[in-house]
Amino acid sequence: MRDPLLKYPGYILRRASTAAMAEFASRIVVLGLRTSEATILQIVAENPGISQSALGRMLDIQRANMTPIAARLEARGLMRRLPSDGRSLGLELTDEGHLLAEKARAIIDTFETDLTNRIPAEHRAHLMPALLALWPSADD
Amino acid sequence: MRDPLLKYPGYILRRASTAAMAEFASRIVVLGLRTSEATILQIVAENPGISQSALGRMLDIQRANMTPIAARLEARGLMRRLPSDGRSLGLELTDEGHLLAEKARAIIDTFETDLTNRIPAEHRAHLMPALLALWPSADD
DNA sequence: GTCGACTGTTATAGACTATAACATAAATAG
DNA sequence: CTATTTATGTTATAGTCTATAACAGTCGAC
Repeated sequence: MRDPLLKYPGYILRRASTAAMAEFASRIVVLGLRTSEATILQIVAENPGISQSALGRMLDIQRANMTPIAARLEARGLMRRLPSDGRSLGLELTDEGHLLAEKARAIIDTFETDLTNRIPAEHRAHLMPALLALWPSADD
Repeated sequence: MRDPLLKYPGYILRRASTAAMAEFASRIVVLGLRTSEATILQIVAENPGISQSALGRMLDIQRANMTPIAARLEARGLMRRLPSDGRSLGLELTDEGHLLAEKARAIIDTFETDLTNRIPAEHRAHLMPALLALWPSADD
């Protein structure tokens, strides 16, 4: 019962991430939110008026997959989609959306604190820069 | 266009992991393998006779989801499923399975090396122990 | 003003996960 | 030994997330 992949950082990254994501999903679901929805609420709260496309680019969610997510959040009364451009939709949270975003943020904060506390102190400061180096995001 | 979650390790973990997984998937697909299949070939190669259930427990794949995966690998002639127990199926690779597992291993090795090289040297040694602390696996 | 690029949408397919129910076999308790 | 509990593999099903193609409408560059 030996796992020959345990020495590989990419494999451990995948296993650790799926475990952490599952734990977070089980915490955020009490607000009736999925992980992606909770993330979107945070980003739209911080960037009112952002377009669906721009939001999708930030989160690596394609336009085609963004549509039903945004429509669902709007249908729940959490978000408005205002034509800004003729073709673009500017997103902004409703009052109810802001309220739920704050509750979600509290859950995120607690989760992230719990996560950080599990990391041995001597490694803690290294995790973020190491992961950022693996994530070819805004900087490419 | 600001991402208020960028300071959270759990969020970065998720983003980095999905990006890395997508890259790996695109590399391993040239062998006609999915990520989970490549992993299974490695584990069965190292643990001949392991049961489907035990394999699933190692990989956090449920019995019900293991069945079609194992059946597919068997149908491709990569793996045998031999009744060991009356209820259990012992897994082992065919010759062709071993060959493909070796090719997959080469891709894994290259991928993991590439990944490691992206991490700034001063953080490199810290990633693995930090991730292992986040992954409540065999040790719980 | 035309052409190419961008936005949002619909439809569809694939991969992965989660749950329940079932038949069978093994292990345990008494 | 028998009866109950546990384990294994299977089927069926649903939900989530992702990926691609095609379309209509709009914007920008030239």
